[in-house]
Amino acid sequence: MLDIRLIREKPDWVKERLKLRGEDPSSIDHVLDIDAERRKIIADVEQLKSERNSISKEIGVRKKKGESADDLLSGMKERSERIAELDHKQAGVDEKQRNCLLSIPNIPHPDCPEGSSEQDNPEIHRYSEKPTFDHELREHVDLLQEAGWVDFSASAKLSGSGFAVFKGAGARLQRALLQFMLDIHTKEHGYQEVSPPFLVRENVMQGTGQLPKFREDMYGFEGGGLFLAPTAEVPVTNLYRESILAEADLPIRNVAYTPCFRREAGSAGKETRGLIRMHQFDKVELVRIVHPDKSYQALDELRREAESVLEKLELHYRTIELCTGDLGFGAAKCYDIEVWAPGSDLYLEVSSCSNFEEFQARRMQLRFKDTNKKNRFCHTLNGSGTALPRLYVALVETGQQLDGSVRLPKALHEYFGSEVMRPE
RNA sequence: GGUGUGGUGGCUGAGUGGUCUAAAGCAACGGUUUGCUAAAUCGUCGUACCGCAAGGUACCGAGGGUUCGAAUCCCUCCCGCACCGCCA
Repeated sequence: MLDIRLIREKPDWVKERLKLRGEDPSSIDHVLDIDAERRKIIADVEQLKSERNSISKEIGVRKKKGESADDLLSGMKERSERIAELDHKQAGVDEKQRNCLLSIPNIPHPDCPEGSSEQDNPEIHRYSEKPTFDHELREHVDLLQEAGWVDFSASAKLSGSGFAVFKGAGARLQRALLQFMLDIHTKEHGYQEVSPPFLVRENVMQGTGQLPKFREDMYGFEGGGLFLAPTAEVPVTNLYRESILAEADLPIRNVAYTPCFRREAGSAGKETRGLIRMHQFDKVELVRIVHPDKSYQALDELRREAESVLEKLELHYRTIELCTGDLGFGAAKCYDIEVWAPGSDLYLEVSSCSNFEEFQARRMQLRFKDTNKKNRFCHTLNGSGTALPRLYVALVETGQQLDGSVRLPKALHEYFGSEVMRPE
């Protein structure tokens, strides 16, 4: 959420910056209209309240002395009714303004490359090279089904498309990867592991920016008012919502493994085959809550932490920086890490590392007390470290052998319990 | 799910319709003094919004209601705690 004072003071600059990400600037004019109306109401109602308070006080004083206060009572009822009316009106305008602000995206950081689509995202880093093979390559879907590691028809029977049933060594690899990644981040990168609820309240989804704008992408329960979190970012960042931290509490580093639930409506085709785009998938997520002066340094560290997972697994990847037009709703700056899947002939996004600056913190009222005892909003960041199914695809397609087995990188041998995955 | 009980500032905790502009204590911060691992003393000591400012307004779990006036009375809800029931 943007600061209404910033919009009030520099509306043209805000519109200019939002235009770079393809946002219609009329939303800014709209929120300014609401703001003007709101402030007019506040001025009026507070004047009336001030009068009411002082007259009431005088009535109290006179009654205590046993004097009559009838002259003061006249007109008071009317005044109170008028106050109630304006209070009601203000509540409506407040909500209107908040809803409007909640639907305006974050302002891109000045360093963000300008561009209108993913075509304009520059590559900023690349690790190793595409591996070469002396046999024909297969896509993970065929490979996994034939080996008996994943059963897509069973999952279709249970839940429809976009799900998977992992079996035998296929299930064990998944468990090994989760353990492997959590160990890296807790033991080498200093994160505290947390295991949060997967179902969260509506205001929690608002805090990190999924709601109100992306409701149709979420699974939710009308009755209970709870939503299935689409990423651990939601519960883990919101752990600190509505609090004022001490500056000494910063930075906070949390890592969580959770399943993630997304509707992913209307997508199909090569880029969604098999495990690539699912309604339910596992992910290890890194969340940082930091001092505003340190958030860009933290973003670089976070990106390197995510990249290190792929390097330990000996996988080729590239990292791109998102241009203004491709930036996520709440991000001020964002890097995507894409791992190479040779069988599918695709780079797959396995991590998106973002700095939200104050955007989420303002929505969830997450502040810290700085050295001058002033309450300031924290900066929040997150990135996957990493998403499981696509990593799984890259691993299996990279390690595939002619006989249908998969050779695993050294780092996984101990976690998986052997060097090679053999068909069931 | 049932019954009971409670929800007040960073913390403890008073406050039952009218200067509550929320007592007091603790903690914290600043000054003074004596001096040495501290004590005494004075002062400061919540958040947000509106306003150029002076200042004003709101907030005692949340939302409604009664009243000229609500931390205080009424209603609904949420949460904590204790016990009971059910259950992996």
